[in-house]
Amino acid sequence: MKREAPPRAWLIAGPTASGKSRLALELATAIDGEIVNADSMQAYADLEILTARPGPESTAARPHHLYGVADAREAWSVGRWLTEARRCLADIASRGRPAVVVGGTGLYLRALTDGLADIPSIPPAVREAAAARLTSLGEAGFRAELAAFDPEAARRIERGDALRLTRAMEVWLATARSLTDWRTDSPAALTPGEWRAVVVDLPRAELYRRCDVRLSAMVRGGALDEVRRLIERDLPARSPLLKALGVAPLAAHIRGEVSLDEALARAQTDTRRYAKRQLTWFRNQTPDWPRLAPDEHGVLRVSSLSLGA
RNA sequence: GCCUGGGUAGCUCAGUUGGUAGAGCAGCGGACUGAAAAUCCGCGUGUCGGUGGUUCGAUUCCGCCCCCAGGCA
Repeated sequence: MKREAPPRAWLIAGPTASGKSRLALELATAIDGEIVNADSMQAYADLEILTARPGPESTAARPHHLYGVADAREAWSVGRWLTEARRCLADIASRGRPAVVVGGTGLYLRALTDGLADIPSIPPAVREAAAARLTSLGEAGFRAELAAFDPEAARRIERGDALRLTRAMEVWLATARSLTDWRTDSPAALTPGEWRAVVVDLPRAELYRRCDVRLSAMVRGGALDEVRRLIERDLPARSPLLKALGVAPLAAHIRGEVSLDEALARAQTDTRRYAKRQLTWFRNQTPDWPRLAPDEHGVLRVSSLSLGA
């Protein structure tokens, strides 16, 4: 029987509150690995509680990378993350260790396995021009203009999706090359065979229950103060971190607009919806990644991963 | 016990002069290449409390029963 070489990287995916981080820690402990964050919000320094970043007990036990490294004023993105993650993977490999990449941001994990087009960052002025163009032309006109140089994108992007429409326009304006064309050239950071992935899979009712319980615990644990401090930073309205789950409802409560109970309920609902979107993503975008369900005690077992080697 | 109001989607409710019903919220499905915890698209999911009766046809009208809320005793 052929023995597979141990993977250079393990990828642990799954919806929020599914127990990924704990599993990652156990796996890293079992194989002497180092943990790399693949969660867009946990990359930021603020909101340690509300983004459920691994605490000191975890970070002391194994090396953790790319947690709390970004400032909310910077333009963090998949591209930025991929650059950092590549460096981390190289460093970890140079220490002769495997990496355990864990996070719920499917796009980040996919960038690692399938690659990401090497598009230069778009100057803010161009981005503003594209957004203004959409406003002045309206969606139909904008889409028609887009079709002239990127018919594929004009057809593919869903109605009302202003973000993707303007992105396609920005790329063209800034690079004179269509987004669709750029995408034909996206080298993967990991090659097949050197990584293994697993998607944590919980019964939906249980997952939602855990989302609710965790949100309550976050509020008890100081999430309100965290949000208060974040608001005091007076960040630009577009800052991605302001879109972190729970920020809007908790901020509304801080402003005295809704009760704490109401704010909590909204944050819980938002979180459940996010978990559902993640389920949809992993179900349809990574159908060939093995699923890992908890055992009869609700525990995710590292031993069921068949570590190979 | 009597009177009144109510029992319709998971929740709050609307409605049908008798032709098997629809809003909001919740929920479900889907898309996804530098904001992805983002952004966007699609979908009512129902013994109309139960049971008899009238009727071609009852969720709707009538009888009885059950349940809930308030009032009177």
